[in-house]
Amino acid sequence: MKRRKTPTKEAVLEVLTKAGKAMSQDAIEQQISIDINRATIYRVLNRFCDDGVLHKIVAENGKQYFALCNDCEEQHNHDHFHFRCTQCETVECLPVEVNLAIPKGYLVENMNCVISGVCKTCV
Amino acid sequence: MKRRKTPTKEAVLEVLTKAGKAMSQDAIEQQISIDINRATIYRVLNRFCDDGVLHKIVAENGKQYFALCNDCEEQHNHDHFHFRCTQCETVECLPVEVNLAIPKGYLVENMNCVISGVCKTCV
DNA sequence: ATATTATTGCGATTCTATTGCAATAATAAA
DNA sequence: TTTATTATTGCAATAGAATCGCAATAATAT
Ligand SMILES: [Mn+2]
Ligand SMILES: [Mn+2]
Ligand SMILES: [Zn+2]
Ligand SMILES: [Zn+2]
Repeated sequence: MKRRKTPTKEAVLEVLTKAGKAMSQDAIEQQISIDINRATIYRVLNRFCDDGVLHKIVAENGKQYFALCNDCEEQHNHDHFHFRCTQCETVECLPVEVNLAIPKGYLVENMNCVISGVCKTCV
Repeated sequence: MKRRKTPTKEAVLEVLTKAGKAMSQDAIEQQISIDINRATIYRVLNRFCDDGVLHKIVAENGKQYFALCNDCEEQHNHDHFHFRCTQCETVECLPVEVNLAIPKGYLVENMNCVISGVCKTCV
């Protein structure tokens, strides 16, 4: 199934690029001028994740946030921490790698590390 | 509001102690012989979290898991990683501390670090 | 034994995210 | 350009997790 170029995809990507941080579906929808269905946005976001364009972060509030990938063409590689500000509700990718000594016998597939608190701006 | 000793609280704590790992509400409910309402279990779990008896982990599936605290009497202190097995759906506390260099100006309140993959048993 | 109020059960509700299906539109083929 | 193919979308329904309001219950103090 080849991907097609659509206004929705362009709009979503533009919003995320300009924001420079991770965003939730509803935050993205608010930033798009044209009306796009919620389900469509979710589908676009999930497709981007499948294609290595975006990556998904699940915060402690159980919500999903989406952010641009840096070097994830073939395989996702997100061994970095994220920060969620409880004041401005912002989620950002921190330039800090996650490196831990995983106990023997465990097979790692994914990482979801979110630190929460008050961000630099809100402090 | 002083806490009272109830069968529900005892049952929940017993299940979590015997399991020796983190559990979700529905998993806990299944392990309790007597019938306890879902909302009640959630309230008991959240109260335990408030009291520093349990701590809550939110996995990438958006679900909440609860595990016994080790040394969290006055203040929660959960700077350790967790592992969620995608095969047996188990969530466990890893004896591996999270230590990262947080960028200047950020105020850390909580950590939620979950590694997912296949656990030692399922590999 | 009685009073106080923390705890519980139940149903309703909130919130996030996904899914089925028909309609639409992007792209390829003629 | 016209036609065919099928990825994408809109809409409403659905799923799933967790919380909330309120009356009833029961643990603890008096
Ligand atoms: Mn990231
Ligand atoms: Mn833990
Ligand atoms: Zn902030
Ligand atoms: Zn396992």
